[in-house]
Parts: sequence; structure tokens; C-alpha cells
Amino acid sequence: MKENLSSIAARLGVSVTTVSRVLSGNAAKYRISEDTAKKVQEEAAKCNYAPSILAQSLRRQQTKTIGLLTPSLANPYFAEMASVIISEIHSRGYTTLVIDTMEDESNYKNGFNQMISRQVDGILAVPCGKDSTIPELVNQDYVPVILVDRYYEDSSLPYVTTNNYKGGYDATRLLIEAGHKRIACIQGVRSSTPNNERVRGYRDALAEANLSDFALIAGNEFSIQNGYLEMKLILSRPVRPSAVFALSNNISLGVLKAIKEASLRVPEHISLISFDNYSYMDYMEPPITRVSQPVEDMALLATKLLFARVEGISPGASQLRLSPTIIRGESVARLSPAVAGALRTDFQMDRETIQDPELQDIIS
Amino acid sequence: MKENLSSIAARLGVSVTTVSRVLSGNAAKYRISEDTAKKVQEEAAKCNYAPSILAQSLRRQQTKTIGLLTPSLANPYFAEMASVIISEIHSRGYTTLVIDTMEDESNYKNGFNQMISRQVDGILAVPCGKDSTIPELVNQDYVPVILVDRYYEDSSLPYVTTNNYKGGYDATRLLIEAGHKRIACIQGVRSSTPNNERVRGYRDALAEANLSDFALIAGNEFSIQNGYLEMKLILSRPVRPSAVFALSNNISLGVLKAIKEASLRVPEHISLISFDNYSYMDYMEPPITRVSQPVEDMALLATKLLFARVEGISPGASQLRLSPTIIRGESVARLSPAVAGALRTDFQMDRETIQDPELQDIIS
DNA sequence: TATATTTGCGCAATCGTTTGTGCTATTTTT
DNA sequence: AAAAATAGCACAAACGATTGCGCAAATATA
Repeated sequence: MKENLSSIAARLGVSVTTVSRVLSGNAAKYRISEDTAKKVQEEAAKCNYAPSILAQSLRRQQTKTIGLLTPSLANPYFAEMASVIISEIHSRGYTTLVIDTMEDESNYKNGFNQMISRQVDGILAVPCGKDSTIPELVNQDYVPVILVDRYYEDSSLPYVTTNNYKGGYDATRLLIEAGHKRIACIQGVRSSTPNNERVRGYRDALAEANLSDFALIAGNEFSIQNGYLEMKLILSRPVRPSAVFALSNNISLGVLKAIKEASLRVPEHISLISFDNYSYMDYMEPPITRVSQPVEDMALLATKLLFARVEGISPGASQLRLSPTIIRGESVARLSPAVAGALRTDFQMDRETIQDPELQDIIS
Repeated sequence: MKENLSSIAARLGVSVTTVSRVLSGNAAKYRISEDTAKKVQEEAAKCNYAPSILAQSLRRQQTKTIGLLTPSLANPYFAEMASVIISEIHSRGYTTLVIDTMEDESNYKNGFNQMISRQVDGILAVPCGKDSTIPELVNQDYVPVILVDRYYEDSSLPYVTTNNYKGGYDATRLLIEAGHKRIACIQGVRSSTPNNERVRGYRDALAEANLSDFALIAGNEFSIQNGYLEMKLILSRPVRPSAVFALSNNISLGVLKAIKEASLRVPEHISLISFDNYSYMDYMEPPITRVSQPVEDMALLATKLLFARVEGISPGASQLRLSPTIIRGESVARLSPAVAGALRTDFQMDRETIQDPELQDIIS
């Protein structure tokens, strides 16, 4: 059924070596006669021969396979990223081994071992958790690793990410310039660098505008539920923020659900700006104003960096941040200065609202 | 750097065979003494040994790898499907090789060859195009193939799909029962079975209600653009339908865009029902009424069927259709009988509007 | 014609496992 | 104490490719 070099060789009365040399394009190099070469090629074509990549890989110590560790394909952000990465890898003649870590750190760590066992030639990974030892070990001792989207603070592993600080800062500025003074922020996983950078941008923008007294940072997951629950809590406060900065697409969905359940409307009663872009956001009511990450560019660049190392033209470690852009929807209300001023006085939100010990130092 | 059986064997002064037998759990079967076994295990653990799956695969003729051919990970419908499939495969100790065919038939066909070259143990595929020869050949001569979502009319290849006929029928019924009499349908790829089944359901529902005279079927792609352009055309007609049945999530987005650009509103001016479910649809204005396909169940079942064959407990070919459910949003207006009647008289859309020759016989 | 060179190809080792078979040393049986 | 049984392990072939080296025949050189 499955042809191999020796079946062809036997039929032609030549050696396996000869067949191999012809079919791998080394006929000239090894002085195989044109006659023989032609014979072999024709036979191979006729019987529809395809080499066993397994055997090739074992021999060449090179699998032509890249490993992709993604936190959740069900999230359109990562799905889009994966889509671009997979196509890009494919266009270079490699295939992709995908593991969905489901945002679980032990899945993530095991993922690396599995990739090593399968001897991928390189790994693209979106980290889960803050422990960089395994990826670093893999990168040093085995194959190149490039991080995408998230990265480790204290590590020299190369990564490609959005300039999340800028995203956080710009989004908050946009709200401030629209006259908002009580701006809440609902964040995602606190061990993730993008999250923390966004929060930092948020805080700096507030500080710059002397609005730090009203900083309110809640939440701990990039999920719909987290957005929903935290927004419920926020809405039950005596004094509400006039705007919310949701640090991911899913968080925004949860926020919207909570707002809707409270019979409030965006942006009339409360403004919303979200991180992450997704085509559906244009069709929502209202269309969501959002910080769009350059997903495609990130994916392309990460793949490029990886192949540079896989194929040996190794540049030093690169840690790249690409600028996000803001897509303006209609979810941010422009407050008249009068209203904004008025609102400000009755707002007494204070530091105690931040209960996470880990966050205290970020906020402090 | 990378440990292997012989490096361990050398260090311990035993044979590669012995190490292999211990580490693959066959110590007892081959009467390796407990002492030796323990020694080997400890050494393996200490040096962090992981077997080369490549070598194992070559020897065992089994790669513990499943191939997944998906048309577009950028589409949330397929992304969700892939997510479930990949997790399920992972939970069985296999990994997944993913190829995004980008809705291109030649990518799709090449995909099979690549999968064969890499000797996957089985293939899950969402077909592109109507030519079933390659998948059938692969299924017969190489490894089990299970189709998901789409399938081939004339083939006995096993598949798992939605009962698309029922989906098309139910959606149309819902519109009819809401009083609509001029119902347009914007379809996707005409070579795809789900599409044609949906259209058949639509037509049968219309026929049953004596509304076939108003059948209007347009479009040819499961894309936003197709939905947009076709809806533009429909809106430029002298007599507009009162409701549109969009045969996919992306088509609906295009339809909404066209409607918005015409300064019309859903459902006040025109009703919409869509195929495919996606969480964002609940947050749109209005929330979209839609036919939800049991994506997760389909993915689970397809994986289950595949493994039954991969692991030898081969049941005969199964061709399964799972029932869709309707999720009610607020995008369908209930027309009062008077209005519905009134509208009917001024509607003169006829058969000539259907220009695709291929479709003539479906429609006829 | 004898020697040197080139042409054309095959041998055999190798990548890292798995596994049927067989060999020796120990233990059990009679 | 001799024969039989068993325990404990190693040899070597195989999976399907790649590649350094070498050998014989054909051709070129002297």
C-alpha cells in the first residue's frame, strides 16, 4: 500500500541509495546517470511515492514541524492569531502541532515536554503563569522558543507583544479627554504581563490627569464571567464610575451583560472601552470603542523571528512591542465639562476597594 | 543534551533492550529483575528522559497524531470546533496536526497528502469542494477519515453534521409563523452540502405554506462580503422581502452592515434569522435569532467515531446528523396578519431572480 | 599498453526505538 | 548429583530514510 524507497529500488533493480539520491534531488551531486535518474523519477511518480517524513526526521534530526501552545482557540483573539501563524508556518513547508492549554499552567508546562518528545523544530507559545523555567530550559537546551502576546518580566526569552502599556494609557486618555473622571478598570489574569502593562498604562494616565484617587481595579480573569461579576459589584456601589475600561474582549461581554441587566445603557449611563478587536464589535449596540492589537503583524513577526532561529540565521534575543490602535465605536460618551465636574464631587471611591495584596504594590 | 535509551544503558552498564523494556512498562513481561528496573527508572527520572516519539512512531508504525483539516480558524464556528476537537484528541494522549485549508480545494487536497506523509493515525476533515476521491482513497488505503460539518452526497465516508435541513426548515417556519411572507435567503458555498440542505429546508417550508412564489435565493460564499453585497442588491429591489434568512454567521454580519447603511433597522424594517451561534450575537442590537448548531457535540462525536476506527473497534460507516436548536433573539418581528396580508399583494418577485444555473434544479 | 582519472553506483552505518529469539546462570525437581 | 525449569538479560533485525566511503568499470592520459 504505502510505497517506500526499497519497494521502488527492488522494482527497478537499483539500490535504495540510488533511489534516495535521485528523489532528494542529489542525483548530480552523486553522479547518478541521467538514464537512471529518469527511470527512478518516473517510477516514483507512477506509484505515487511520498517519503516517510518520520524516517526523514529521525535521520535528519529535523521534523519540519513547529509547536504552537495557545491558551484558548475558543477565544477569537487567539483563534485569529493561530490562524495566521498556522498559515504562515504552512507556507514555509512546515506543519503545526497545536496544543490548546486552556489557560492552565500545568497543561502549558506539559505542552513543552510533549513538543520536545515530538522533536518539533521550534515553539511558539503564549505563556500561562509566571514561571519561565521550562520555556527557558527548552529554549536553551533544545529548540528555539518565541513567546507571543504574553511574556516573562525577568526573562530574556524573545517575544512579540502589543505595546500594552500604550494601549492601556491611550484608552484611559481617551476616556479622560471625553470628560470622564471616575474610570474603573476590570482586569484579567494578574500573572500575565499584558494585563499588568495595561493596568500600568491606566494608572499612569489617571495619575497624569490627577485622577488617581478614583482608581478602581477589579477582576482576575480574561473571561465573560469575570467581567459580569465584577461589573455587578461595581454597579452595586453607592457611587458608580462613569466609564469602564475592560481589559479584554470577553470581559467586555460580561460587562455589557451586567449593564443590560441593570437596565442601563451604554454609553448614556456608562461608557465602555475594551481591549481587543473583533469584527463583531462593530455590530454591537453600540459599536464598541476598543484598543485593537495588531494580531496579524504580531503573528507574522513571531513566526519570522522563530524561523530566523530555526534556520540558523540567529539574531540575538528580540523583544518586540507593536503599537495598538484605537478603533472608535460609539460606546464612549463625551461628558460636558459641567457634568464631569459635578460628578466628580460626589465620587468618594478610595484605595480600600483594592483588595488583592499582589496588586497593592502595583497600585501604591 | 537529549538523552536516549543508549545513553542511559551505557551509564548503567545494561543493554538498550533492558532500558526500553523497563521504561515502556514491560519489565515484568520480559522478566527484568526488580533491582534492575528500579535502577533504570531512577536514572531515567534523574536525567529527565523522554522517549523520541519519532523513533517510536517509526518502529510502531503509529504516530499518536491526528490530522485536522479545517477551512478557517478565523471563523469562530470552526475555531470553536477545532478547540473542542484538539482538547478531545489531547485527552486521549494524541496530538493534533492542524492545517487551515483557507476554504481552498487544492489546499484541502494537498492537506491529505501531507497528512499521509506524516503518517497521522487518522484524519478529521471539513471538506472543501465536491470531489471526494482523495479523502475516499485515503480512507480506504491509509487511515480512517471522518468528515465534520460538511460531507459528500454520493460518498459512504462517515460524517457528523448538523441536521441542516431541519435547521433551514425550522428557521423558515419561525419566520412564516411570525407572519412573514416574503422571505429571502442568502446562501454560502453552493458546493457544500450543509448549504444545500439548508436551502432545501427553506424551500420546503415555503412550499408548505404556499409561499414558494416568493422564494429568493442569492449568494455564493460564507463570507461577510457576500452577505453585504447580496443584501445591498436585495435592498435595491423595488419590492423588498420582510425577512432574511442568512445561512451563516458571517453572512449575517454582512447583511447587518448593508441594512445599517440603508438606514434601516432590524427588526422594525426587516427581520433577520441567522445560521450559526456565537456568544457575541447575544450582545448585538438586536440580539440575533439564530439556528444554533451543536458544535461541541459534533466535535465530540466525530472524535469518538474516529478513535473507534483508529483503535480498531471499527463500526461500519456512520453518517450522523445532530439536531440544531433555535436561540431566540429579538431580530424577528411578528407581523400582524393584516400587515402580512397587505404586504403580500404588492410583492411580485419571481423565479427569474435566480440566475445560477446550478441552482435552477434545486429551486425548480 | 600501462597508469591515472572519472563515471556510476552500492555497502553499511546511522537516527532511537521495539521485540522475537536465544544464551547463560541460577534455582527447582527427581 | 544430574536433569529440567526458570530467571535475567543481551543480540540483532526492523521501521524508512540519508550519506561517507569505496569499489568496479569505463574512459582519458602518457
